[in-house]
Amino acid sequence: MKVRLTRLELEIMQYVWRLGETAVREIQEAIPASKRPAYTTVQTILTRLEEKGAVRRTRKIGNAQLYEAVVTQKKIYQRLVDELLDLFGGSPEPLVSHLVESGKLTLEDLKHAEEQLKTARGKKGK
Amino acid sequence: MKVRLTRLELEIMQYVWRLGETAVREIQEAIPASKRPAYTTVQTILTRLEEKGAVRRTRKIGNAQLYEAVVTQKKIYQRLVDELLDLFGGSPEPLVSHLVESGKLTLEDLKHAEEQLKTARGKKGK
DNA sequence: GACTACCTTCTACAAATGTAGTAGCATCTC
DNA sequence: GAGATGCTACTACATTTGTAGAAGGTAGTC
Repeated sequence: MKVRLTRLELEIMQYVWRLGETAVREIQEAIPASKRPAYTTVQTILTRLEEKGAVRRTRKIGNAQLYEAVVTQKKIYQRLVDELLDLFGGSPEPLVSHLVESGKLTLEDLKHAEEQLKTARGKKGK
Repeated sequence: MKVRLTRLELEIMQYVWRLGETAVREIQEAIPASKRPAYTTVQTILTRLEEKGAVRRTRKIGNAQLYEAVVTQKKIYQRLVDELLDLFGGSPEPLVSHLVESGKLTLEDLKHAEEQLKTARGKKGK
């Protein structure tokens, strides 16, 4: 099931993932006041996320509806990375290169990745 | 100057970068038939790109207008990577981790990045 | 059981995006 | 210079996205 999320949807999903089973109000209040949208805005987005199959309703507490994530953060992130990768011609090299250039990738990060790669390779990839 | 490009705009920019000084027709024909939009669609996008300051008109050949990129691919890509990075909480670690998991990052890529990092560091960061 | 506070559902709407048709002008070709 | 060909400029329009108000239901509180 292909789930393409918009910026705002992604933003809301962050909270759903972080908060677990949660309600509109809870999400809305978790958003920093500076960028906090109206209650109904959050609700609209949640409804759209539900239509897209990204979240589902679980139960009701009082008259408040609770939601929880259906898609994993990992899956969504993977898709984002893949999309970006496509842009870069499918090769991760330019992507990594950009990371290095922006000074955000440290030697430690690389070492860590190397470890991970070796481990993963051990148990036969994908 | 902040240039935010949509998917289609980005797609078109790929061709502008690749083709250099180029015309609508040239871009349109360079797009694989399977996903080739109408001529006027490409034109509309180019106009929007011009409004956004991503491309500019250069000269005319016959009655055909030529365009060229104003923003560099590097700049745009950097922005994309930065945005993705923000999503990942600002740390590149999960991003790289995803790359490794998808099996797209090789040891060679890592070695290469390491080299680059060391070199870059030599001439003072940022 | 009447209020209050809070929720949901509906509806709305402007801006951005993808997509393209039409009309009319510029060129090229005889 | 008249017709064919191709390009631009303008206009159009359905969707998607961000944003939220209004109306009405539900539940805790005196």
